[in-house]
Amino acid sequence: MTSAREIIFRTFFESESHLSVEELHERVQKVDPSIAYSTVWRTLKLICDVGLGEKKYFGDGVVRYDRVTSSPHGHLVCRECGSTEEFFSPEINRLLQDRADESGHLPQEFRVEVIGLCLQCRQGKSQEEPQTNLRAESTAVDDQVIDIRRSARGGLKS
Amino acid sequence: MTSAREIIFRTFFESESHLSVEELHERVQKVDPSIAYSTVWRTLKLICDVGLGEKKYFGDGVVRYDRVTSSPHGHLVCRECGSTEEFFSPEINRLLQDRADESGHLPQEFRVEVIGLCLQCRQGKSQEEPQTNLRAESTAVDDQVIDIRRSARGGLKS
DNA sequence: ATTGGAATTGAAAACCGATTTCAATTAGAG
DNA sequence: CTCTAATTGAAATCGGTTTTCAATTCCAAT
Ligand SMILES: [Mn+2]
Ligand SMILES: [Mn+2]
Ligand SMILES: [Zn+2]
Ligand SMILES: [Zn+2]
Repeated sequence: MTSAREIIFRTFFESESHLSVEELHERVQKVDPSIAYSTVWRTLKLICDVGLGEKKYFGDGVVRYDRVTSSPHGHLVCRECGSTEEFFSPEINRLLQDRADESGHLPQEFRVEVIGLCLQCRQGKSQEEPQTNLRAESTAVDDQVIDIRRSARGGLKS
Repeated sequence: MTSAREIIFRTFFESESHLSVEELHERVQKVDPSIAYSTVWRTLKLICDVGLGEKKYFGDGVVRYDRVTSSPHGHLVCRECGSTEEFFSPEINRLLQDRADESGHLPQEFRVEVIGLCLQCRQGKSQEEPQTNLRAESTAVDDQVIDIRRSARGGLKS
């Protein structure tokens, strides 16, 4: 146990969750500016290896680390501002467990994320950003090929 | 509509889902070896932009692409062999929608993954790979710090 | 308190998939 | 057929992640 680890542990467990390596490194440096990014990365790996942390991929290209301080939970993630809200649903956990059992799958981790816009970020962009119909029925493949040809004409915006 | 796109579209929509850019590129090259990786990547982006595909992050560091041919669904992912099994649960979708509403969150995408070991991969490594207790209650932070100090002594194996 | 080997660290380089750049090619409207 | 805009292949770039390695620190045994 070194002083660097002491600081990194404390900072990690006392911060809100879902920090990236860089974000945690920033906070750690406020306590001891000499601590390197790679040490933070390695310590985070250690924390995960011993089962006290878990990598999270929210899809913004950055790995985030969640404390494993509580029962499995889901996240409401905002595409716009990156904020995350945690929620707990034993109901969902039970359904997932049951479904895994059904296939003989041994679950080690649940990932439940709702990606979209938080309440704040919805204000101002209500009309042009219509909600995906998440309960939609399937579409035939051939229709899709036709669709995409039509859509493609609009061009690829970078 | 170019011949490259024609081939990439067909190959994508006729393949099983969850292919990475590289995997799709391999298959596309069997039809026309002159098609470049970057074109496959761009076409996949196009497919997502028009709403017929969706990026997936199963946690192995590679982006995969899922067809949006059906209602939102979850995945049983195997850490060992990388296989994925899809499952549909209107029940879970409804719970997620309700939870999002509760926070004023506008959902655009649901991600529901169960990461673990598939039936095949469980054979042979049953004892040493104990199931995480996914219904566990929370642990106090101070206990964890003690825990990790003890665990850390074992060393970081990498 | 000293010491010697093992573990850890900081800095920098390597890695690697994702994304962009750009000159050449191709599609397709007129 | 001609012209222009869109698309392409190849290569470069980007940015976060992971590894490397010499120097430093830890700590258990003297
Ligand atoms: Mn969380
Ligand atoms: Mn799928
Ligand atoms: Zn937001
Ligand atoms: Zn497997």
